[in-house]
Amino acid sequence: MARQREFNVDKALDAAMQIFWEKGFEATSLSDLTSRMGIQRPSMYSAFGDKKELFEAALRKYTTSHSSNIRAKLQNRLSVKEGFRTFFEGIVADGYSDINNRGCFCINTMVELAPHDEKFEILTREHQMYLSAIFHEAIERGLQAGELKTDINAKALAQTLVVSLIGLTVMMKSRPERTFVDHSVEVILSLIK
Amino acid sequence: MARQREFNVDKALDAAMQIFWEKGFEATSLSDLTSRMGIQRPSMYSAFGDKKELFEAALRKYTTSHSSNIRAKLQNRLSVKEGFRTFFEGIVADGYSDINNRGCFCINTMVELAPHDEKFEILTREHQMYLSAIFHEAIERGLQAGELKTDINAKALAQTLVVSLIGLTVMMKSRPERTFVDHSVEVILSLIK
DNA sequence: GTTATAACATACCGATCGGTACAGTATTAT
DNA sequence: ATAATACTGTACCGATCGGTATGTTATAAC
Repeated sequence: MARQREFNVDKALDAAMQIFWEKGFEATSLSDLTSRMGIQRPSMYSAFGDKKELFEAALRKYTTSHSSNIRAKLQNRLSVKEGFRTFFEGIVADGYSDINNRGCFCINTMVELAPHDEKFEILTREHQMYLSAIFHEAIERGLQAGELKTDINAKALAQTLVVSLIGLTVMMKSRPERTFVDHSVEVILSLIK
Repeated sequence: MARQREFNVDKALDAAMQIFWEKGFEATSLSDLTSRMGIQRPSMYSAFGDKKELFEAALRKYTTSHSSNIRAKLQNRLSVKEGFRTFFEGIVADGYSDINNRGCFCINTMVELAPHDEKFEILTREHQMYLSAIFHEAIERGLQAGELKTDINAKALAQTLVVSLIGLTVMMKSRPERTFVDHSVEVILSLIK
């Protein structure tokens, strides 16, 4: 009954996600957004609401995709241990290769917005809980297959791995020497036995 | 030969540190700063330079104080293990009690500025290296006193504890359930044996 | 007391911020 | 064809941004 949208909403949201991920909420301006999304302001406002709503939509898109990526990475391995090793070593490799050093969008948001906005406190917490559940699941799989025989409670181990993942991801932002993070990864992985 | 300063530079810097710590670099305005520092803009500019130089001075003040606090906390204990336990449990307790949830100023800066400003990449990295050295020192003390007999390389263990500390501090920003972090702390501390 | 100097307070700068009013245009139901 | 509707582009809004010019005031050297 009216004119149809000329841009692809999902592609525009993806572009917004990229720039918010790279620069954070405050440092990203509406001009940054509209130029990268390839649309005008009124289009952005009508499709997504204000800047914060757009940010939230971008973060939700990120966490959804991030979760399923991690689940896939841990499931595609025959060995659970090997899955975790490849995953953690990938975090380090990505940290050195990404010029923009974006890290994890959710972790960035946890630091920038969670303390000042309850919505993002909840959203980021729930994502970490979800990652913990994915890790827990992988560990249980290893236990039932007889690959793992840890004396540590599986759930506690999963939670510790989430904490370690956060620490490693944030540490990469300062581009530490390789040995530092390589050693850390080895010690963290040694928990999984 | 000229008029003397009416404000205390160190107190003003401390006030700047508090607000940068709480709100970050971008979200803190010059009006926020001058009102909290109790001085006018030209005084701020003449004493500290521009906003970023003030931020850097505030961060340096923080890291210096932070390092010596941590060293003191780890040294004031008879047992090295107990020192680490008290320290990590304190991080959790502080995370729940601090209404503003400021976390660690250096970690916040690592996330917000290190990827876009080499000066802060270096500054934050060096602080983490320094913390690692403090941890390493404590571990060596435990080893030489016969309290610790870890099979893990002492330096690697220290580095892992820094990564864990970062992860825990950031995790607290999302105010997770107590069991989550309590379990994590237990597993982390179990590395120190 | 005079003069040089630097900190003080006010008031302002251009630029940019997030957000929107409005006019023009394309699409669909009638 | 016409009317209703919703998207597009331009141009603008007041507010605030980081930063500074300027005139006044206090101090120290002489």
